Amino acid sequence: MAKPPFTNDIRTLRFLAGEMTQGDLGDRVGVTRQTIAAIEQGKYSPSLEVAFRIARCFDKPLEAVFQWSDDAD
Amino acid sequence: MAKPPFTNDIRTLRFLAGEMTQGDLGDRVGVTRQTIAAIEQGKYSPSLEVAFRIARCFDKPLEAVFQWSDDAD
DNA sequence: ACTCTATGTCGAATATTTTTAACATTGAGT
DNA sequence: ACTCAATGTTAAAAATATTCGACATAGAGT
Repeated sequence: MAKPPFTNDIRTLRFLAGEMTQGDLGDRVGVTRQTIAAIEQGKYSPSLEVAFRIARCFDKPLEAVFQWSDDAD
Repeated sequence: MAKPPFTNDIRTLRFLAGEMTQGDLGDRVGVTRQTIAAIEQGKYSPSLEVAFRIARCFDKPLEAVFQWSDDAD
């Protein structure tokens, strides 16, 4: 289960969005708090659908939440 | 296996990118041609990593390739 | 010290994506 | 008519994401 080649700003965005907890975000996205925790820590690559839903919770474009960071192509 | 709440322009982008075939794109992305075909037809929601790699093949931001289209939320 | 909430983590179960191999169709070129 | 490349499709297996339940820790407030 290799770590994904991108980083994310979920943790920061949660706090900027008024101390939103992992559980809150999970509820709004429709996944569990464990899933949010794992994605936040880059443990795996979420589905595009979940990624979209997270971005929409913050009213941000996808790429404001997830940033590609692979050196290779 | 519900269809994902977004559309994509992969087919168009392939042709704009010089008649790139599903197989070519699959090779560049690192997945099989069947996977490209399934994503192109909206059969399921790819991983964020695959979505990013596809977008990068076309030098486009993710949201130029995949467009959220859910009425709910 | 106690309690609560938020978070980290883990193992096992379930769901979804991706692969592989195979066969069918269509259109272009010869 | 034949061939070949591109695509559609399908079933089964493999890989990966997600859930669920549980337990641990750290910090804030009382």
